[in-house]
Amino acid sequence: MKLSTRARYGTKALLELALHWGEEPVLLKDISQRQQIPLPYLEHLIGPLVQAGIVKGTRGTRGGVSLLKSPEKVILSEVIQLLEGSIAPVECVDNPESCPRSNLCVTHEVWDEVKEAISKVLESVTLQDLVERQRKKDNKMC
Amino acid sequence: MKLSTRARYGTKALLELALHWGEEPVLLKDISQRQQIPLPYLEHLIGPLVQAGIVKGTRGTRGGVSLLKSPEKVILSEVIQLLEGSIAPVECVDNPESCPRSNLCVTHEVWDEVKEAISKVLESVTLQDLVERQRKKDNKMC
DNA sequence: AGCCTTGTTGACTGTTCTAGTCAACAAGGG
DNA sequence: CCCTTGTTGACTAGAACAGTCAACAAGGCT
Repeated sequence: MKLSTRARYGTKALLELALHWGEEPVLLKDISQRQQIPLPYLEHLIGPLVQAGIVKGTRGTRGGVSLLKSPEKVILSEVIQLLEGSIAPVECVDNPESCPRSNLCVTHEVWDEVKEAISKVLESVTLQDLVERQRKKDNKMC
Repeated sequence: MKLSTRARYGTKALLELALHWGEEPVLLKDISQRQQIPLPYLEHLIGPLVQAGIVKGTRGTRGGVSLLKSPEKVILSEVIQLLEGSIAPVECVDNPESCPRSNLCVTHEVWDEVKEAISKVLESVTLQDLVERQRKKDNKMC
């Protein structure tokens, strides 16, 4: 039941971008350093995010990566699903056909409830929420 | 975020035992067949359950495996944790020390909420609940 | 034009984890 | 004494994942 580092790194990277929303593009190198993500690994996480229209990359000098959608429009569940695949704890929650006994199987119901619980949390959090929490935390430390 | 087959097989096996609570021990072979679990694999799942005092094995002719605790006393979260390890979606939710930035890290909070949500579901379900759901389902089909 | 910077993409590798198997052993019944 | 059944440990095959390397594309600067 562990989240992959793809998902963790990905959210951290997006948070970093959200903190600079509206400003100049952020260098991958900087994200990599600030969030402790291996640069070549980070590069591969950006790809899917660009294709999903969440992020935009600009090349060349003064280039970098910036958020395309506004932070409050980026839901965490979307990000996770994008980087990690389905959120369902077992295969047959998504495709009941994959398990011929799924209609007889009671455990199935529980796994489905688990999925719903996870979804509910992740769907309630946007990048904007993370930014606000971050700012609040930073203030406390002053 | 997938549940391991250990956890899935384990719950199915325990459900099978709960259905025969108070009766003769159930053969591993039978569980294996009814729940589609490879016998030699199932054997390894029983070990931890015995040690945790949830299940008792009796050898020899007319032997088998039976539930030691009554079904309503066996909480699903306990089983999962036993077979799969911690339920936390990321390491640092359990040991914040493992991540030196955990006090700065906002994503941490979200993963913690996810964990809580999962726990809440799994802690609310006992083997007895599964048995009842199963019986209800079986009746509908008559 | 030519060079430098930065993102993009694909191929590749090492490691870890998981599912699953094989085989030896322990204990109880007939 | 043999047969049944659970118990345990060593082992293997395969997949998934994290991470690296290297070639390429595109835009800015002089």
